[in-house]
Amino acid sequence: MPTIRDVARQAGVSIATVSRVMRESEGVRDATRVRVLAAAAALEYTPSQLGRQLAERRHAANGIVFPDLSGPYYAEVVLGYEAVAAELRRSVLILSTHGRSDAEAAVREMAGRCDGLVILGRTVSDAAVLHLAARRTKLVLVARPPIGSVDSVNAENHASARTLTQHLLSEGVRTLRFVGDPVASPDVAERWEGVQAAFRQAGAGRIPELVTVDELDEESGAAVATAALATDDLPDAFVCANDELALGLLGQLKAAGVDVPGTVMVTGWDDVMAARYAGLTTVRQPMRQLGATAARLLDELIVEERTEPRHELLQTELVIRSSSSRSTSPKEPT
Amino acid sequence: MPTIRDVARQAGVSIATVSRVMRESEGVRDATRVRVLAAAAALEYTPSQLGRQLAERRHAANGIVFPDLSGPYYAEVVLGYEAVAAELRRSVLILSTHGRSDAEAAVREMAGRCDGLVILGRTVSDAAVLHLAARRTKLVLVARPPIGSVDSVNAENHASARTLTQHLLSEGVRTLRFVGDPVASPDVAERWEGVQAAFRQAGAGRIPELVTVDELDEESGAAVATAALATDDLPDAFVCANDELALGLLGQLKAAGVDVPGTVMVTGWDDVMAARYAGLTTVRQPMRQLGATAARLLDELIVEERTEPRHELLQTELVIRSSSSRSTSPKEPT
DNA sequence: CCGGTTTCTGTAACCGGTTACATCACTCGG
DNA sequence: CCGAGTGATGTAACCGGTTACAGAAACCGG
Repeated sequence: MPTIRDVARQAGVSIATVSRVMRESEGVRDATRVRVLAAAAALEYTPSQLGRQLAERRHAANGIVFPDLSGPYYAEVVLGYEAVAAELRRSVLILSTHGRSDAEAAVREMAGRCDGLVILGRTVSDAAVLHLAARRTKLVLVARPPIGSVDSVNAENHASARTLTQHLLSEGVRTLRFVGDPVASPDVAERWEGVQAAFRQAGAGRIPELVTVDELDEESGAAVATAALATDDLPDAFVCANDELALGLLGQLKAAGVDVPGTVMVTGWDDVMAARYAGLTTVRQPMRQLGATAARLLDELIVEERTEPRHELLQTELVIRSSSSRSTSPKEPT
Repeated sequence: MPTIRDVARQAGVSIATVSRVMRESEGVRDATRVRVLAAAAALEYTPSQLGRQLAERRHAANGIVFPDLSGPYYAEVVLGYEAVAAELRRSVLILSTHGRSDAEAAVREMAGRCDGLVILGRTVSDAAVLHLAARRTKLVLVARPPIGSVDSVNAENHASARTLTQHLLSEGVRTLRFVGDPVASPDVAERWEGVQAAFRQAGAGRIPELVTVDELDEESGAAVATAALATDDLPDAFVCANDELALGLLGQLKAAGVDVPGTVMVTGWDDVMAARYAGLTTVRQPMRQLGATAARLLDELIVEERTEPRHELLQTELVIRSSSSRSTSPKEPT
């Protein structure tokens, strides 16, 4: 690999001049520029990013930490983030914490490799976040409530949950069971809050019940359905914390011959692709936009050295499908 | 940010000793080690990754280039890749080329930031790949046929397509229409080849037809269905190059009241989550394993300086569902 | 042709680590 | 008590760029 000194020798100039030419800075005579460019081309010289970064004391790279990429949710957020980061000419480092025991060490290591990072959801502890913040790491939290004066980007949960619940009440639902773990995720907690608030507001129906699950996946959803069927204890509606849960639950109910939405209604959250095919009512989140917004906030922190924190709240959209609506035909014709 | 020199001063030793302690190398007296560690802790010193990387002349990072993360396919591959990379203690840089005009420049820039990279699919031109290879960039291609002596990892396509087609023939299919663009993607080309081979081998039925589409998405699939319905020109089976196409096509057919699989059968490729809910027959690819294998090959190239190229071919699995099978009930009970 | 600008180029210090080699202290057998 | 051998530590040269500052060259009006 040729270095800047090789090019300088070849072109008969100093390394400073080569640097100026490569960086396209002002104040180099055309004749000199041409000589340097010719030498660089002849040697197939590419400036070392490492040398540059060290001298400029910046990485021109951002990190993003997420639990997993298997569901569509985080993949979309990462994608939205990457698109904006690329536009801002920054590389993107990724780190998945799923099932990794040394997650916090990995995050610290990553913090040393970039100018700032975005943390999605509950991937690292509050203590770790505060520790990073104390060390002046530029941080943006996504899908996680603000901690200290760290920037955050979230999708609206409470009002969306209220709207969803009002829709169910208007469809005649009187008993509702919420599926998810409000303790494990702040997003889920807000959704559960919203459901309860809608019931209080309507002053009608029994109070909603809560079923906690360990994982927000299809298997857990199916297990909830099986348990309810075994004790013949079905509510009018299951409101699930995400689509995977809802899809698992829905599949199990249909397999048991339960009429959805006739006997029971089911709703999810996120609007994943499969939700459309399953006719699942859900709340659509602006996933890409979450990532894009995070990227812009982070860039502000790095470039403009903004100090007062910002907190963005993005709006969601209720998507009503056959799993919760008697007016829609419960099933498309074959 | 404290540097190694600050720590050295604080501990009353030279920077070489601090470096030795931080790198946990041999030959430092216990008493000295303790003094240095105390100083490092007091100053909250973290070695700069940049300085380290420059001195060691390695990045300890790998890149991965993909077209998009929106479908489940690439997201899963990236995830499998990241998991293994983390295990090998390497950071992961990502680059999405989707709709980016300066993709090749971005890839070159990324090559300068890591020790090697993985390229998924048709994201950059053959010329660009060869150019990188000529510059000794460590490369692994995924979902793309080998170029020169560059490593590659692919899922089996030809035999899987033959098996799928044989299944359809055994279900009584005589006219088959393949949907996809064999020119745009080598994977698709191999699948189309396999379909034709199965027909030749069976010596039965009419030769399969080909419908090319621009994008492998739901919209294109729906358009193919609409066109076929308009001219009342339905084959016995549509074999689609991926699940998105098949889902779009299937949705349109069902909306028009066509009996699937009674009148027409439909198959996809990839086994995305929605395929299960749509009852779509498909070919499951070991997506995570593709990424994981690529990560290991790349590590070999970097660490062991292997020179003879390796080409891995991973097996797939035919998943038969109601969209192609009269023996399975075409629709679960409501 | 000269002095004062202006424009270009070179020197050298720096960014923050690693490591070959020199040096020094200490141990130990003869 | 000395010299060899061993182990711990320091010195200084790197890795490959950027950039402040100094100095040289070109330009320009008088």
